[in-house]
Amino acid sequence: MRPEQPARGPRPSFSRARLTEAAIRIADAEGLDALSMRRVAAEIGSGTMSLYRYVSSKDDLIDLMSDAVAPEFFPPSTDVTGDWRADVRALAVCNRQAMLRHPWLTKSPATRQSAGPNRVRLMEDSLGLVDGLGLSMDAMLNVMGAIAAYVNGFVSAELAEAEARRRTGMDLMQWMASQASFIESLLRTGDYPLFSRMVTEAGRELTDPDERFAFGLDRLLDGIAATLPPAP
Amino acid sequence: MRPEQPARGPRPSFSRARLTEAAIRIADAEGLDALSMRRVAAEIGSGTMSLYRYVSSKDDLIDLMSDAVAPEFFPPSTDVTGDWRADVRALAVCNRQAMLRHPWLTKSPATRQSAGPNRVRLMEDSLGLVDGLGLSMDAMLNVMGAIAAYVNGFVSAELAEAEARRRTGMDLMQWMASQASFIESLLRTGDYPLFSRMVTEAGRELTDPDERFAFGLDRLLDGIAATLPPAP
DNA sequence: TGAAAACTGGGTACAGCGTACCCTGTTTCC
DNA sequence: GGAAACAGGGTACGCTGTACCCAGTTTTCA
Repeated sequence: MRPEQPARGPRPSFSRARLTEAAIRIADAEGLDALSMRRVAAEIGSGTMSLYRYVSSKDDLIDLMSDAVAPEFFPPSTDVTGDWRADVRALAVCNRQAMLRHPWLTKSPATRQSAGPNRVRLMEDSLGLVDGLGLSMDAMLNVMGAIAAYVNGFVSAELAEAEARRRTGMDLMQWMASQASFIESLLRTGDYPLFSRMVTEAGRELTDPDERFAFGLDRLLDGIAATLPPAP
Repeated sequence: MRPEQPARGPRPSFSRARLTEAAIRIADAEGLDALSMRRVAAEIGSGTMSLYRYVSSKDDLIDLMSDAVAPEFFPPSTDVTGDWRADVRALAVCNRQAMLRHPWLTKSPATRQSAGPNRVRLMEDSLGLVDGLGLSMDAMLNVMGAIAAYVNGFVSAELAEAEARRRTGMDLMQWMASQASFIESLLRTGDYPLFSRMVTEAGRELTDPDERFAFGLDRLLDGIAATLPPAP
């Protein structure tokens, strides 16, 4: 499976890229659980084991998938203004949207971060947004790492809720209603005043995921901005 | 599998709690991939299918596991001072440590958040840390949600790196050295100045995970504190 | 005091998974 | 033309979750 272009022998019928594309299509539409080698083979019309001429393992395939979608994580150049805060914010928003488009990314087996060239490019461009602010490289990595951690954590929770909704066919409120007797028995004990308030009061404001995402992101940016060395 | 105490028939040989405990032990030590129903059955010395008298599915078991470790997520009462900022910070630190103790939590299949009684208790107590600050319930949920997102995202990245290190047997620097020829070919293009700086400069300061965690956490707390209504 | 009901543990079996291994056919080089 | 290097793909193995069934045990009721 090794070389991209074999020196001898028949021309390969497929390509790593085509295989990766098919795998992404399946994972996007049906989730990572539905992604199997047999399924990918069926999708591109090859034998199952033939895939191993192109990738060395399923994990390798997932690495390729991750790298393939990496370009979606950087906002279009028209959105990059040169103002670090606006740009980092746009990056975070763009990252969230890309992760929502490819929910399997949050559950993909942990591999080394900067696996492929696209990810290196993404890291380069992302770091570029906070370059020239008088930060050391470690400080820059800390800033971008904190942003990435928040975005990742938020989207993971968002996707977990979406998946639960899909699986049970109920949204949070419907699910709570179905658990009413259990919840009410808790409330009657009087030991859960805040949980009780949550059940009755939550959802009056800021229920839009976009706004909830923005809240934490802007607080984090506020905090980062306050520690930045003064602009020259 | 339904009732905890059967009305008729023989006394159950095990208990849901014992089963859950065994499963947690396996998952802590060998990861979620090593957790199979057959493995759990072998651990407690029962037949595989007997487990289904106690849990309705493997996902159900994982739900029980999550709920069982929930108490570890709240700091001991001696650490709760009444100062919201110190307390939320202690909660975040405690959450991180608990997640590091149980790495499978970050990959456990997405189920409804507040599944069991321990998780409800945790939510109640966590919300209690930001009660009385003049925040609406939705604002409180936003604050705690942002903190949880950051902690979750940070620990996920931390565990992913740890797992990659364990799998390849190399830490980040060793791995980079092994990829040296690829990396150097990138650097020679001159298109990756910041990535290049990262390779040469990173790690001079703040490489301690605890400090990196604290950096983002404190920035987030800074930002949140700034939006809080003035204390009475 | 049986008989029936409700439960227990556990074995068998099935569909699906990743992938090691092997065979056959095609292309290219010497 | 022979050999080497490759292509595609079939078979098979050990693993997974779990549906289903059966035999044994305890309790309840006539």
